[in-house]
Amino acid sequence: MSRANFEQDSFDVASHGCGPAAPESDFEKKSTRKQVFEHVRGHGSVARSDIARALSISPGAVTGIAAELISAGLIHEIEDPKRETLVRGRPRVALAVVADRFHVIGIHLANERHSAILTDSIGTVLAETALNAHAPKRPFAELIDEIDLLIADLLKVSGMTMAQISTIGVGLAGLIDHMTGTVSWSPLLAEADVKLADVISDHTGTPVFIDNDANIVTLAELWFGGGRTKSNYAVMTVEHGVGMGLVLNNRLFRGARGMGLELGHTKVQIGGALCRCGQRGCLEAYLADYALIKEAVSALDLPMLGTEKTTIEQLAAASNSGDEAAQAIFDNAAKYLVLGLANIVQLFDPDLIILSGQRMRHSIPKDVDLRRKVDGLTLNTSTCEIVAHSWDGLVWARGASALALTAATDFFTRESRQ
Amino acid sequence: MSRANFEQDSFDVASHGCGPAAPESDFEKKSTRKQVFEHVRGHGSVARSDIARALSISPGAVTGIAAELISAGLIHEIEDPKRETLVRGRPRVALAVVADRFHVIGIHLANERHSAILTDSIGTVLAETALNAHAPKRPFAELIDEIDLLIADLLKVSGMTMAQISTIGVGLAGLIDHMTGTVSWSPLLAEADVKLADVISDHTGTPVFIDNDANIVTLAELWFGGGRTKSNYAVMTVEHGVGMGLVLNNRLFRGARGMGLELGHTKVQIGGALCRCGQRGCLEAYLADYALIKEAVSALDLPMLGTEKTTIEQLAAASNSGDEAAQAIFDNAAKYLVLGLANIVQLFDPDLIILSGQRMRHSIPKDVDLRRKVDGLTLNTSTCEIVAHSWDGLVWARGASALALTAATDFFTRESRQ
DNA sequence: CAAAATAAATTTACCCATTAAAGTAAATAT
DNA sequence: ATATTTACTTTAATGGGTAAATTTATTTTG
Repeated sequence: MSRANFEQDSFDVASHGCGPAAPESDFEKKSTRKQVFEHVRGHGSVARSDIARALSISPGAVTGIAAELISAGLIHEIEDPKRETLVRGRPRVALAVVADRFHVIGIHLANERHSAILTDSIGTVLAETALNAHAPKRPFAELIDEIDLLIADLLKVSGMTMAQISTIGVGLAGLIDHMTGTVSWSPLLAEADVKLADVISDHTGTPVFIDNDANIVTLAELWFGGGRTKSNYAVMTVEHGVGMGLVLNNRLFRGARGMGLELGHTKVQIGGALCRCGQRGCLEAYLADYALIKEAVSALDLPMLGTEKTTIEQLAAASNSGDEAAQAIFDNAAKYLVLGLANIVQLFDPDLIILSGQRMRHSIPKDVDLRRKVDGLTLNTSTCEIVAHSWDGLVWARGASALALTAATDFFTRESRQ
Repeated sequence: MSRANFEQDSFDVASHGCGPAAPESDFEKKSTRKQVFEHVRGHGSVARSDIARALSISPGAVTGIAAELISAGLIHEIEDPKRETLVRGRPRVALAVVADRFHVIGIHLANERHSAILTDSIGTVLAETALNAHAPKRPFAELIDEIDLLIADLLKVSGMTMAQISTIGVGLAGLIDHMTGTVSWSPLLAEADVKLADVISDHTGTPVFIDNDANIVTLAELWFGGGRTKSNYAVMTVEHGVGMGLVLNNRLFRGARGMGLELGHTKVQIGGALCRCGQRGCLEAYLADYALIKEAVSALDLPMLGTEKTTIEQLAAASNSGDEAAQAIFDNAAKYLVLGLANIVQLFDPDLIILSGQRMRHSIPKDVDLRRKVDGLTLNTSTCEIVAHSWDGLVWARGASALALTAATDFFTRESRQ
């Protein structure tokens, strides 16, 4: 333990310098070309003059870059739908991303049901599929077989070939290192430390990018949902487990070393309830579906027949029809939901928290009530909006496709330069 | 194969686009000039060729930029202390920051004792001073008087005038918005929402930058301490309250909107102990000095005579000499310390956590034990180093001076360009 | 000791993304 | 028809950089 007083620590500034010794890293200064492409994609259709204004670059530069992107087949001129004929001057020419320039696949692997979509360059879903999964833990070879089935179905429905797919995005629960494409641990996999991205990539011959399920929900919000217009927001997911995702400055934040944001396993009670991770007092152990079911099974004698999802629905139904035990279970979970939200506010101070998960549909307090309760547990002066968003089952695949689209965009906007 | 109600959420991608709608912001792409200056400062003395290699820019560029910085009086050539005469070739010419190019003042305002230092451009302390403070809450006009005394003393000792001071950095406890220079709330101030930076700046005629005490300790580590060589680390402070600071990518992270990282007020127990913030279950209420003293006063009949600091020292002495009640108090606090550390690891996944605070000197478990206990509460595969660092009382002023140095650097490296 | 080797720093010519400003195009208003 | 307005394009200039030749200062070698 470095127990030292200041004198010892105050090294010779003159010879060793002061201030951060490591450079602030290469913030991969995004090329203007990529900025233009992303602006067009982010707005559907925009005129060159708008791009120049929005990105603070000269109209001349936009002309040049647009020409490059057009010749690379990435964007094209379209009839401007927003055309106002009451305005004089040369009419604006809208630019839009070429929808079928490339295609990607997004896959979500889950305990009970996998899902996958195939989209074009602008995110239009061309095919979707799903596959019931039962094995709780399987060797990765089996998971590859399941992925094969999903991909084969998508290709069949869309009439495409694997060669036409530029990238694949995969989301799954567990401890995932997005940068290295490694699954350190997952409830789906029998093995630990599987280089899943490489494995799938070698198998399919297409670049593969993986991330955990909380991050892909967050990406889904960033690309297609309510997060598109917010710069800083958090997503809290309550499903089988409890997860969170964070967007800072319009960019997914993955923690310092890519393994952070494990909200579900932050401790909210010393020596508290036992979590499936083996530790005690995790937020998840009070809030996640599996925790509620555990309580329900013992308190209500609910038969554990159906899937987790249907059991939760049964419990919600019981609660709504006045069952006090069921209500108590949900009430308690709601307390911990508020606690989780409050901790997110205290630590990250986002503009917005998006609550995601099937359960958000029926069993949480009303929005306004939730906000009031969270305010009662935080001392922030800035206010944070809280909304619940219950997507359908495709969110996950949607988010995974965003992962793939990001990578494909990187590739093609680099590619198009000579 | 399910075609669910995705349609609801899937807006018309073709007309509204997909992907983040807001641009990823101007990552104030740091000018090469500033990068060079900061590299020189961060390394004490470096040759031009080293700068070129370190920053991946051409030697020619370094020559030009160095010439500009030299003519602006910011850096100069010095006799290279690292000169190896056994190497042939033209000898390297070391560059170093000109120590007396500008001067800054760093001030820490605290409950019991203010402190302040005056440093030169390379952070050498030219004068230090302190002032006992007693009023728990005072109107800001009184605080200005106290600041005046501190500054007057620094100027007298160093023989400088206010006109020679480029910037002033101020750190104090409370909810501080660094960007706007506003103190939303502070235990030192009677008023809320004081634009303290502006007030002091108007009063002194010098630009003033403020931040909360956890952030300035973190800056002290980044500029002068163990954080200099780490890119991602957290600092947890346990003093009167509990705070934390976070450095991501060699840069102080202040939360999405500048008010986050309130670790002390994250909830760790529903309906738990009452915190001074008025809410229940805050980490602080189990771990901070004031919380321990509250327990000590009722359990040990400790007379609450001296300062908080001396009371804690009495308690530690009692614990060390076998007093079971005192030991129980520290043991319980240690549990919550571990919990706080575990939650930091789960959420931020830093390389390193630096524990800061007087108490770290005597009353926490040994390092190795602490690490083991934190590991027992986290599921991360990556390991996070944990060290305790008990600076002397100047840390705070040191960190405040780093705040001032950052601002002065910004100013002068911009200034120097024609 | 002169010449060769080596390394640091500088100079030079060039590159390239971008801008400013002039020029062109296509519409509406008068 | 002509003026006006706005969108887009073209052009020359610029500024921040690079690559490579050159100069400088030193050590090693014959």
